[in-house]
Amino acid sequence: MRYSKEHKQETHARIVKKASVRLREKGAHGIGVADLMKEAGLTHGGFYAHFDSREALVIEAFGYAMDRANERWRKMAEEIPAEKRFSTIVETYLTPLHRDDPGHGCAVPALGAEIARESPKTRKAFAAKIEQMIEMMTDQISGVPRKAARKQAIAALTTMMGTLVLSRIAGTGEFSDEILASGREAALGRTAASKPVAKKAKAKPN
Amino acid sequence: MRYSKEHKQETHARIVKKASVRLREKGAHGIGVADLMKEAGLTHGGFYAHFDSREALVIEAFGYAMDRANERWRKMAEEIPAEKRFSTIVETYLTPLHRDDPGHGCAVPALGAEIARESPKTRKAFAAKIEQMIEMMTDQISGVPRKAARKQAIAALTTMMGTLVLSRIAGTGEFSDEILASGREAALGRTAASKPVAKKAKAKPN
DNA sequence: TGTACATCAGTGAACGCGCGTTCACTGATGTAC
DNA sequence: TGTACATCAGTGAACGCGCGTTCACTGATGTAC
Repeated sequence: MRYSKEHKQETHARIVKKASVRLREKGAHGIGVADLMKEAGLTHGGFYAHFDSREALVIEAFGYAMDRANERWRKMAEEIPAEKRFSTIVETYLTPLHRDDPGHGCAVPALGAEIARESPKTRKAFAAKIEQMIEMMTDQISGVPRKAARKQAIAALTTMMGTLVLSRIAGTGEFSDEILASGREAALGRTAASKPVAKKAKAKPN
Repeated sequence: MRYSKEHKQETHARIVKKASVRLREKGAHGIGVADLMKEAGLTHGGFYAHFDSREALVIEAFGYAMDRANERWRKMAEEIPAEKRFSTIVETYLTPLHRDDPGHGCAVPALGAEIARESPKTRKAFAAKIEQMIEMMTDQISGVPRKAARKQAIAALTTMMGTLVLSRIAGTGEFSDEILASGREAALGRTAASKPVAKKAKAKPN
C-alpha cells in the first residue's frame, strides 16, 4: 500500500470524525474499537497505528466535536447583529432537532457525565474545551461588563446542556417539549427581559 | 439457610441501596454485578434470585436514589419558611460537598445522559422519577401561579444538574467553584431579585 | 415434643461472548542504484 | 529509464480478560406428621 504522505492524516481525521458522531450517539463506552474502525471503512487491527489507546481516540473525538461546535457558533454569530447572537445560539441549541440528533449535537450533554468519571488526563482535556466554549459564549453577550457576561455565559451553558439531558430522558413527547421550552425561557430570561443576572452582581464594572 | 420471611426483602433492599451509591459513583455501566453483590456482602450467583437482569437493578437503584432525594427535600422544606424553601434547596444542591460526592448525591447529573440512551423501559422509568422531582420542586416555589412555578422548577432543575455536571468535569479547583457559583446565582436569580420568569410568562394565572 | 422432609437464599464453578490490544503478515508505492 | 529493495498503512487471526447469566449444589430452618 504505502500511500502518499497526507493519506495517513486523512485516514486519522476520518476515524476521529466518524467516532465523534458515534460516541456522542452511543456514549463514551457505548461502541467498540472494531465498530468505530468499520465506520471509517477499516478493520480494527489498524487502530493502533493511529492511536495509543481507545481512550486517546475518545479524547480526540470529543475535542473535535467541541472545536467544530465552537467554530460553528462563532461563524453563525458573525453573520447576525451583536444583540441577537446570544439568543440565537440559545434558541438553536434548545430545539427538538438538536435533542433528537445527539450524534451531530453538542458533546457536553452527550458525554459530560461520563467524562467527569474518566482519568484525570481525559477529564482535564474536556475541561479545557469547556473553558473555550465558555469564552466563545461570553463573546456573544453584549452590553454587560465582561465579568458579568462570563457569569451569564456559564449559567446559560449549564442550563442549555442540563435542559438537553432532561429533555432526552423525557423522550420526544409533550413533557420533553415542555422541558425544552422552560430551558429556553430561563436561558434567555437573563438578557432579553431582565437585563442583569441577579442580586449584587449587577453593577461593579469588571 | 432459609431465613425469615422478611430476610429476602431486607437483602434485596440492601443490594439496591449499595448499588445506588456505586452506580452514581461509577456510572450505569461502570460497575459489574459481582462487585455490586460484594458491596452487599454476597456472591454474584445469588443475584438472579433478586433481579431479572442487571438492567432491572439499575432501574430500581435509580428509583431508590430519586425517591430518597425527593423525600429528603420535602422534609427539609417542611422545617423552613415557605419563601426560603426554593433557595435553600438550590444552595444545598450547588455545593462543593455535593459535587465531590456523587455517590450520595442527585442521580440525574450522575446517570442522566447514560439513561437517556438505555432501553425505552429504563428511560421511561427515569422520566417518571424526573416528573416527580419537578413536582416536588414546584411545591417549594411560593408566590407565583402554579404554571409559572412549574416552569421555574424545571428551569432550576436543569440549571442545577447541568451546573453539577460541568463543575465535575472542571474538577475541584477555582474553575469548578466558579461554575458552581454562576449556577447558584442563575438558579436563584429567577426568584429573589427578578420575581417572574421572563417575557410573556409573567401574568396569565393558570 | 420429636423426627423426617421440603424449601429456597445464597454459593461458586462454568458458560459464551465481546472487548481492547497484540502481532505476523501483505502488498502497493517511494526510493536507491 | 528500469529494476531491486525498503517502507509502513492496513489486514485478520489470536490473546487474555471481565462481563452478564446459568446451574447444580448446600445447608439452616420452617412445616408436616
